[in-house]
Amino acid sequence: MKNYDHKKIEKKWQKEWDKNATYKTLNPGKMKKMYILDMFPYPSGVGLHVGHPRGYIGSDIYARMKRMEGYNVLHPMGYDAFGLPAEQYALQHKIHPRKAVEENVKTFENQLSIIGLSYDWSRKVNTTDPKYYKWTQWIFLEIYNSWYDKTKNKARKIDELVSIFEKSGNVKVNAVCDIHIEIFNSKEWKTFSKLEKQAILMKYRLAYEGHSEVNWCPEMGTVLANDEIVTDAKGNTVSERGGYPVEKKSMRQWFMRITAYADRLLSGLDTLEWSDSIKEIQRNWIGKSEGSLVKFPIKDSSENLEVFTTRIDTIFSGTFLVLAPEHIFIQKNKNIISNYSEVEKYLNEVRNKPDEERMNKDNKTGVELKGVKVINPATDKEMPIWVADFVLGSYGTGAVFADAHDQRDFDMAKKYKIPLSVSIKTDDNALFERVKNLEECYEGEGTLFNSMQFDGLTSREAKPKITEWLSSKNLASKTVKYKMRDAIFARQRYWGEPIPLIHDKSGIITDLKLKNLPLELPNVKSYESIGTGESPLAGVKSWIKEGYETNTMPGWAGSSWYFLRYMDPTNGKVFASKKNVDYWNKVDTYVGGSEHATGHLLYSRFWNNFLYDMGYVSFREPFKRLKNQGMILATDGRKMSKRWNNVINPDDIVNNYGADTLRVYEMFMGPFEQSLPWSTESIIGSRRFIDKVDRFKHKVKGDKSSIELEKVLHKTIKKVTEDIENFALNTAISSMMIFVNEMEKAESISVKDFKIFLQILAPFAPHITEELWSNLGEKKSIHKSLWPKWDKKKVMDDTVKIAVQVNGKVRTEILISKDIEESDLKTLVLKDKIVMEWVGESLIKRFIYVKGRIINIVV
RNA sequence: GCCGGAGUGGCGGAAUUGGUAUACGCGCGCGACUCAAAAUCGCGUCUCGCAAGGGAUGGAGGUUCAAGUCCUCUCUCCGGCACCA
Repeated sequence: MKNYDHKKIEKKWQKEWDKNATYKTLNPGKMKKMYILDMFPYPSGVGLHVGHPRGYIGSDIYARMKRMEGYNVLHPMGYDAFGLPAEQYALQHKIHPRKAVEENVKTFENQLSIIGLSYDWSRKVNTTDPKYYKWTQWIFLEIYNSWYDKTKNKARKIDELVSIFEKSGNVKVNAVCDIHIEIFNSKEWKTFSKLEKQAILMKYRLAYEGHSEVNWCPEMGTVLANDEIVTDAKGNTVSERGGYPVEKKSMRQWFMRITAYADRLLSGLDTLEWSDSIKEIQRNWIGKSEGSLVKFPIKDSSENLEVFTTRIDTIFSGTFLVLAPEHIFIQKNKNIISNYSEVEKYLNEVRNKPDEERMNKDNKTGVELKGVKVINPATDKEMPIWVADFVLGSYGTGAVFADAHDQRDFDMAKKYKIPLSVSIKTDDNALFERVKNLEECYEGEGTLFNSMQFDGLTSREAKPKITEWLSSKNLASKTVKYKMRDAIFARQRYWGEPIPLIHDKSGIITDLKLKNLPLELPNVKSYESIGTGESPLAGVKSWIKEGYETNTMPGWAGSSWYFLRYMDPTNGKVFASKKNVDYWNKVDTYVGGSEHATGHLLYSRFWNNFLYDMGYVSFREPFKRLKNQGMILATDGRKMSKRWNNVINPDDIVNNYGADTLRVYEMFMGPFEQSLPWSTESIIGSRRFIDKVDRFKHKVKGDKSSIELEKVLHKTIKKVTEDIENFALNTAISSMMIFVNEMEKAESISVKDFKIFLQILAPFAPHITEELWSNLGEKKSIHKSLWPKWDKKKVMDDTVKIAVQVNGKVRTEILISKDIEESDLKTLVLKDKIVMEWVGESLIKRFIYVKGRIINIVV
């Protein structure tokens, strides 16, 4: 490590940049803007490994180039610090979580500061700062005080819904919540009590109170997150710490009605420059399926059981109906079901079954509901009703009709010997049904169904026709279902944003007003949840006295809008001023890990779409382009982890090789989006590259480089500029390495050209380039200089060397003028000895010339 | 099971999107410099073959004048979802 002294140089310039506020973002003005954002980190106690800064370095290089190209660049950094890990760290170290966050932020900033990242630190945000979470709480209240109007396809204020109720009742309201809507008119509405009105509105609010099952550990007296529970050797779910049994418990929660935005979250994806894989993950998560809602009339009753299906074409073979254990039909018809005690016993069994067993696909269980039947609307056949836990209460209508084509139905039928049938169409166009025995059905499955025809259409093609036919009898309708569920927006924990709502003794909920925000987290003696499973806030007397909500917000609350706060981080009046929001607009390039595909990246899109509906932001989608950096794995190919003892610390690399080397190496390793193992051996190549550049300072003289070198330089400018734009940073570096190799061969290099080279290298290696730049007499920072442009003439070659193939095999190379006519070229090529040796006496069948690329002679 | 992505030298990878496969870097070998080493520089480095040539981008087919790139089948690895009707 002789050559240049990276420690001295890097420290010197980092101080200088700090002093001169080199990377300060300007306020909205005439300059064109560019918003380049990193996903802000969760500052954990363990510190960074070498993989963490990879994304930051990539976005930093991009931001540095954009700044030199004359953009006003917003490139900030901050901290997402509420949530479980900080709370647990605090518990372990017996300090206040706020203190823990402070410590961890300090560690984090020390590690980041030595890498030479060009953030404007004056815009730093921290989600746990009351000045910040004041606005997280405000957004929550905006969402709480809104409902989704399906006809207008946007969110509206809840007051507008109330006035609709007051004028005309809920008849015309088309809201997301389309099940269990009470019918009332405006007169009735006025007679409802406050509490009744609240209950109705709760069904419309975009943030609403409800109940859900949580992992409850009686021994610890606390609710556990999914990653805090494990399965023990006996297959029981237990707490990760202590191994105590964990059971399901229904708890009061807050929810976000993200499902209202399902369609927009889906269609919005088409407008985004994101990787196909992330878009696909989100599409799958939203899980849109188009199908039909079919009514199965209950025998000897005027009521129906509704079933959702995407395969209405199989209805002719539907021979039994299966309900989810949660289905209200069962409770409602207790008295009619003749074997209710048996059914009840089954329902209890299911409730206590661990998830894992319930998810066991090979062991379907169920019970028939005796004494009730439904009628198949397509065949008018009677069908028995079963209850089975493989049917999910939370999807579709919680009921399915079963037939031979579905593996699950088939397994069920086989186990309980329920007759199955198939329907085929006969020549005289009548539907013909035949009950087959199970074995026969199994054998015939596939072939029979594939050959089934409806009016000359295949089974699947006939779906719309069948729905149409049944809907003419008012027995079916087209419908769309989503797999995505509403998001739980509550944690029974201390370390999160308080939910700014007040419950009075009669159960009326009121929201805090902006002037009373932030509702600050009170100090508590213990951060463990109190024995009831409620959050520690439920044990704070002053808190309870005021009637404040005891749940806190989940970790994703603060991170769902932070990109807006950077635009105007200190504003005390609004979350960000309109002027700032309009100027900075959406994030142009967002860089972060792909692990947030179904979490943060979906929630942020949801909130931003909501804020758009309410007119607070002028753009629907928050992140235009997304780049996901790949992980850096340990040298052994595993994830870096304390557990494997394979962690490589960036501090050591910066210390031994310098920050510039770390930056160049991490980008040179391979494609930005790809996961790669760290190589302790290979990093030296990046250091050698920088050393070579440094040594050239003695070779720089005069004002003229050779024409050849100039050409390579301009090609390199073009390549590097385009590659940075596309985050192809590995090939940008390799092209600069090629240029350096060319410089070595050259006698000398002009001051002018060397400076240009330093400029294009500057985003990658900001310290050494600044040093050499200033050594050449420049007074202003290289990072404030104007990005070089390539000369089109110098990038083009007058003569090109192209390959000559005979029958697709390369036989020789030929030097030609780039503008040569094909006929002239042909004469030239056919004079070539080597070519003619291969062509020989044969007749030339074709002569193919791809301009500037290749010649292929087919004989 | 379903949905994505990927398989190229000893290693990380490149290939202007169908046009000279293996750029760039690491490693390794030989040489120069040196008393010696380190550092640095030069040459070499897919494979078989003395050569002329032949073969090779996980495997098998296909389309094309031309395939790492497109199509079909198949194997392996990684990621996501998972009883979603």
